[in-house]
Amino acid sequence: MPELPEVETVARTLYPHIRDCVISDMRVLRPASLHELSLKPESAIGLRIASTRRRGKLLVIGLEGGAPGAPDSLVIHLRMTGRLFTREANEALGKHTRCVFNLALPNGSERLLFFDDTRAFGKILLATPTILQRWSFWRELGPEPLEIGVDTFAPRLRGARAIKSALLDQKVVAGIGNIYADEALFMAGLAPTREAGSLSDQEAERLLAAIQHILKLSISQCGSSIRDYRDADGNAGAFQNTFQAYGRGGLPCKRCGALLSKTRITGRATVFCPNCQK
DNA sequence: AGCGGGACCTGTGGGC
DNA sequence: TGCCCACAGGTCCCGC
Repeated sequence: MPELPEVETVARTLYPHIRDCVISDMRVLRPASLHELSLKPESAIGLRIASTRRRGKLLVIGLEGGAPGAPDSLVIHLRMTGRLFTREANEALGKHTRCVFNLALPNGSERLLFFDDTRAFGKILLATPTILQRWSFWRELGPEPLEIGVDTFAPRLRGARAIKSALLDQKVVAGIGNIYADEALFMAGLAPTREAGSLSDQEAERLLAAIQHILKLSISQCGSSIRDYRDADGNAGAFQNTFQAYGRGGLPCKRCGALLSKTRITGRATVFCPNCQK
């Protein structure tokens, strides 16, 4: 489900609901949803939620007020179907609720923060900086695509693998998934099968510009909702209405009218225009 | 090195 | 209506 724009939207919409709340309880209903490197749920009790941010596809909730050794972040990977939202204190747990936090608001009232995840691929991690450094996925995460220039981007595109595979590799750049890889390659006019290392400087520049344009545009529309994704207020995104390539295999290209091709690259459904993308 | 395939899970939609 | 199959926004692991 959520790629960079969706996680960014969750971070933004969740913050007003949980800011300055103190965690009074944390229940993990599905043990496998807790990351293997995570500190125990009890270690979160008494900590205050100070911030929400995004790193790649990870949501990072900043925690303050702990003793030395206590977690200072709650890192959540929503994977395909994870959702975060708050509810009244008496709300019943859902069929797919994997973790729930009791939050004490600054005004003394109580609220629940739910982590629901139908497919249960998502993970939650109570971490210290030391723990994060031990997590290879975090340690090796590539740069933020909205914060780099072509001088950083171009050298990271190496080798004979398909450019689409490179974009999906979170070590190359963090936050791009199947939707935005297809959309950016379409906008840049580059075939997804092109060897990553074969792009000219000009093509790499075009691709980065397309990535940044598409990601910003999607963020401005609160992300894409195919099926499951909702922001913290329960709202769907709107960017799916703007798709040029993703999910449009066999339909006419919006630029040239040729029928879009559908194939698989690295196991992922891939749609592109054989006429516009070279 | 990188690819294909399978695993991890549950649900949905299409075809018959 | 019901069954079976394919497929889904992500990552990881294995064998080649």
